[in-house]
Amino acid sequence: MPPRTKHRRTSISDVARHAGVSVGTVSNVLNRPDRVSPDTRERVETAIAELSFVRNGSARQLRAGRITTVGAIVLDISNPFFTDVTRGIEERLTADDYTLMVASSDRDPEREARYLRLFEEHGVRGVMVVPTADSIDHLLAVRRRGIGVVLLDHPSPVDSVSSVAVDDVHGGALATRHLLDQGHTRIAFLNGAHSIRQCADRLAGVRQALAEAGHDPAEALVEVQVSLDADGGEAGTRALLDGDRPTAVFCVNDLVALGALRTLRRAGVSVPDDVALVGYDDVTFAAELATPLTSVRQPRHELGARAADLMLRGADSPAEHVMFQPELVVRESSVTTAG
Amino acid sequence: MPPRTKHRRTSISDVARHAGVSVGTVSNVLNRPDRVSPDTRERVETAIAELSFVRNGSARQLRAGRITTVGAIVLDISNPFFTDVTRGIEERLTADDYTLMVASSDRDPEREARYLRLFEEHGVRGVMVVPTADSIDHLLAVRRRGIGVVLLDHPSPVDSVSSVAVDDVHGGALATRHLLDQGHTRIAFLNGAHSIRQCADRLAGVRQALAEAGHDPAEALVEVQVSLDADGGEAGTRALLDGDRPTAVFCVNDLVALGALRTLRRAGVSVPDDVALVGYDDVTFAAELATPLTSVRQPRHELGARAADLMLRGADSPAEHVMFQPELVVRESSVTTAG
DNA sequence: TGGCGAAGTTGAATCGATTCATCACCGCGT
DNA sequence: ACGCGGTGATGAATCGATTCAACTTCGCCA
Repeated sequence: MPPRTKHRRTSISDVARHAGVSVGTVSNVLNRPDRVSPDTRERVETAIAELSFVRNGSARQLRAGRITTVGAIVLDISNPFFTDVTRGIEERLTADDYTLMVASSDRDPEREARYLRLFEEHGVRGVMVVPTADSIDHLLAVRRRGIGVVLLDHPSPVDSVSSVAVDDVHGGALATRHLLDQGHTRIAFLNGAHSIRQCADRLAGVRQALAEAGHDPAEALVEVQVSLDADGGEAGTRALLDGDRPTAVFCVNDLVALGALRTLRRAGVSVPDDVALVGYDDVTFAAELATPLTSVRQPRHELGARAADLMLRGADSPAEHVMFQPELVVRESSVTTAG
Repeated sequence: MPPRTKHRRTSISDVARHAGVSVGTVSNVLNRPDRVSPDTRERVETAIAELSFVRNGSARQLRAGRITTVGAIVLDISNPFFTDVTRGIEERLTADDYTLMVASSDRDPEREARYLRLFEEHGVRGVMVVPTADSIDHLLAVRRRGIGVVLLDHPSPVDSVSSVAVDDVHGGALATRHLLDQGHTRIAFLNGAHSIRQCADRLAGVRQALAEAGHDPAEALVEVQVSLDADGGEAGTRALLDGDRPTAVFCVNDLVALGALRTLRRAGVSVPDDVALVGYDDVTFAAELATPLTSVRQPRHELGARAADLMLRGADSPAEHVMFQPELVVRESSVTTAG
């Protein structure tokens, strides 16, 4: 065993020499086995095995151009919502023998750009991106260079780029209407930065529902900006408890709601009797929390699958814009028990 | 805008022509800007911008050999345990300007092999793998071809391969001892396939703790094989409820415990009064479940970070074997309240 | 004035797999 | 005996960035 030696990777011509054939033949064995006579093929195959040869993907791709890899850039890979979306993408992709590279932008446009460039340099067929910023100019540029682009969880601002999204305005409105129906008139919204489209849209939905019901958002709504994880939910909730306490809290996602629930319990505030709580995404554990969580459910898996589908369609077919509708799942956390 | 035309990617020589310099100079601007005079550099840079040139990574890598990408293959990317491990890896890696490609084997050796080949073809510097099977011969073969290998969440069977793991035997024993301390004498273990090392080891720990306490595993232990997600936990628990019901259930991970908890509640079985429940991994939501879950905590983040660290050390430094110790976090689900 | 070194620039060779025009060979029909 | 079609095999050209030996300029000092 030569453990440390810097040996050159064995190449196709090493195999050719070992098998006593030409490089062209080896390549044929690799790519079009039927065009090679059975015994030549076997000779080559044993040579490959003996030298434990592995194709150099870079050279392969440099010459052949084509490639069956696509990239996806999501906002936060540790959010179960995106994990499930990713699953959906992957399943659709493997059906066509494509492979997926996933990256998490962590909502940082710079990271998004960095991964975008990495993917492009590696010659991916296309990318599915949850954009971090309003502008998608950089994505249009990518597309102009011949790479497929599908917007993920984001409606397309331009006709020519396909997109798959869920109606977040509607989702925000659904949650708010539900809380209004329960008699709440002062609602807190633990939201993320408005530069994040999902956050801005859900807020718009909240406002819309309030207006419809004849409430003045300036009075009925307390918005608190938090980071989009459980810690953010904790911090935001602590801030609420200090001030003029609202009777209902709507969280922009279930991780935030998890943090909110934790903090409320510790503070001895009963959910839903003292404060009603609604989350967003309906992640796996939402139904099993200390107080089962009312949440807005999105078709995560389908979202990903559909995006992958549009990606694979190729640049020749016209762009499509898919918009899914979310649905409200009511559980204990928002419904005051008899009394 | 030429949307559909199959234009050749602009190459470094296009840039050279446009800027009126040689390809070598363009390459220098890209890789060693200090060796180029300021005004030449600027000419080239504007040419790059004007043509919106993006380096062809395949060609680059083919020639240069070096690359700053490493791969990771985990068992199940939708398990929060592995998401956090991945985070740890990524953070350590970006510190050194490396990038990560993650893949999920879904516990299928064939998928593992497929991604391994993909990574190798793409010329990664190394791979971090949670092996799906006992044998790591295929990984040794990869390493013999000059690619770094670090075993992730798996102690190395051979000295020459670095590994980072958590003591699962100890973890299983911790949970079991705790349940024995609580007075339970018939314990169910919702476990996965024994071919999965983590499952086998945790079972070994359970057995060891039982034996230490003078119990006969054949009597004190009921093992049920389930799939390693919430659905598995549901199915396994239903099976338990039908038969001779044990007084304690230990789940091989928190997702399984989630399913178990859900099923117990639906069946009107009180946790912890009728049945004590212990999970494994101590995921984010464990503390916030209907009944806060006792669980075995693993240093997920550090696990990943340390693995990445060993990976970056390079093949020249000697292999290392890191073994972390898990700790038990006791919550309501396993401690009978006064009475 | 001539020589020397430093700084910049050049362009051909190179990495390894694929492609394709070309060739060798064989069998068969006339 | 000759030609023809078909099957396999060949190997040079190619993809695009990097590398490096060679060359040009230019400043400076003896």
